[in-house]
Amino acid sequence: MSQHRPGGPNGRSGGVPALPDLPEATVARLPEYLRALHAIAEVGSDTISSEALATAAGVNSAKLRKDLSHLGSYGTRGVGYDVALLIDQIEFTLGLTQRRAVALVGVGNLGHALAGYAGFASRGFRIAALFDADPERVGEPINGLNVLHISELATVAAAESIAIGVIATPAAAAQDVADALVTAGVTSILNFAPCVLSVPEGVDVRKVDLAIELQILSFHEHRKSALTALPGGYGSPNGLAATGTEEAVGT
Amino acid sequence: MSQHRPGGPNGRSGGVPALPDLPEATVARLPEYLRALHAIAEVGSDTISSEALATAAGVNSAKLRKDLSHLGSYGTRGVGYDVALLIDQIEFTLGLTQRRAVALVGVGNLGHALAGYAGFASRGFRIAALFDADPERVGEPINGLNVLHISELATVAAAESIAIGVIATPAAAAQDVADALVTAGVTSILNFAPCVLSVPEGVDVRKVDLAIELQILSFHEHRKSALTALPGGYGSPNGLAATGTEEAVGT
DNA sequence: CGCGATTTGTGCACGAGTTCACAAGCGCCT
DNA sequence: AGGCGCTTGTGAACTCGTGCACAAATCGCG
Repeated sequence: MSQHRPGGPNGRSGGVPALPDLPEATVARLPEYLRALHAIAEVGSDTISSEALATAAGVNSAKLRKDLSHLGSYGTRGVGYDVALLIDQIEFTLGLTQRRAVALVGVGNLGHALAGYAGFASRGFRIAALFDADPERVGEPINGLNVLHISELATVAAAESIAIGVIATPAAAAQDVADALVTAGVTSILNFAPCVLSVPEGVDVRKVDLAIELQILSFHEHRKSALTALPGGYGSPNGLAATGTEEAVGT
Repeated sequence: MSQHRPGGPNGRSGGVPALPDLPEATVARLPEYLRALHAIAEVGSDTISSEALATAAGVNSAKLRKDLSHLGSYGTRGVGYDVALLIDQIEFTLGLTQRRAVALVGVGNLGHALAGYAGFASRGFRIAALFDADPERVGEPINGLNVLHISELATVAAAESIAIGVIATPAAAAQDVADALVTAGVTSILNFAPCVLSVPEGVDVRKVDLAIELQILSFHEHRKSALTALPGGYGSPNGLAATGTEEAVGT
């Protein structure tokens, strides 16, 4: 998706830690592997096979091995992967060796929940500041943090060196907030508002739309009932649901 | 991802409404198009070009046209798409002509917010029941609905004909809840718990992991700072950030 | 010390998804 | 009526991701 080999097929020469140019699909799965590894480490295993880790992460083992091979060779043939080493390696790759500060904008229904979500803290993030445009909400303490007015965003972001912002405002306000975040130096945005954001090049945006997820499920429901509800109906002649392999939709 | 052509390249014969066997990637984008269309309809336009709709939905126009072409030919060359017609068509495809009942399990931090999320209601869903395992919480009214104990899941799900379940419990409880949902007849699950669910064939699962989204952003942050912070550093020899094309991560 | 059991890392083929580029179709204007 | 400009729908090339299957590597044991 961005930075590129200048000339050759892989333009490194000195190559020390050597940013390995991971496929985006792999990057999206690394956090899942990391979570599975932490769970395994807690149980106490020192090493784990690709097969076992793959099951724990909900993928097949070939994919997992290929993903991990992009990070380098951290497994031992005949044995498996060293759990602790692999955790370190993935955390380094994801940039989780430092605890990253996050700004959360919009302390409404959803924002309130996000501010209290323990999963952020336990997985490498620190919610460093809460913002809202509503003066009524400014000053309100949430989870040990006072809500600030959005006008303070730039100053606070600089002081706390915040590079990641989360938008949990209504859709109508989201673009303005995004602009403010970018101005404040934020270069990664997680957007929960149901709308498309336009940001300058160099800023990454990921979108999570809760209703969309349900709508996708709805599609599959619709499809299922069309297939089963009509006994000798149209569609596929045989009543067998005929999957054979895995079910479950990918993320 | 599942049901399949028995023999021929496209095993229809009678083909009445003719389930068109959409690519999964297309399905995932349809809700976004739908949202954009509703916004456009509100402004008052009767028709819209693929170019304009694509911009509103954050994709390029070729992709949008190909996606829509899978539903059938609902555009007029030289003019564009009829907004109202297209809305109907996408809503039908997604199975949103009926308002779908959803069960929400886990009324903690996040579940509470989801129960009050207006976006569900406005986009075709009705939260029909709230469940929790904690007796303390049972009876608590949230948004006009009383929290029920999870043991009542089966009865209520049947009575309300609930086919979609949302899991917003801690990870430790999620698998048990999923099993209970499946037993209660639920065939689509939206999982907010950070863990892999195993479900029988025929049940769809989609996962939303808030921390994972941040971790993916963290990766890109890490990459960015490695490229810019080190002037003539290690890694790639030339300091040029060299993007050139689009930025912004896909969902 | 060598052999077999085990598991990683990867070359290759395949399939899904994306993008380009253009022919076909439609409305409008003259 | 005819031509022109605009926009859709789609064939074809291409990129990206996946999965199989196997060679290479390591450990343990006789």
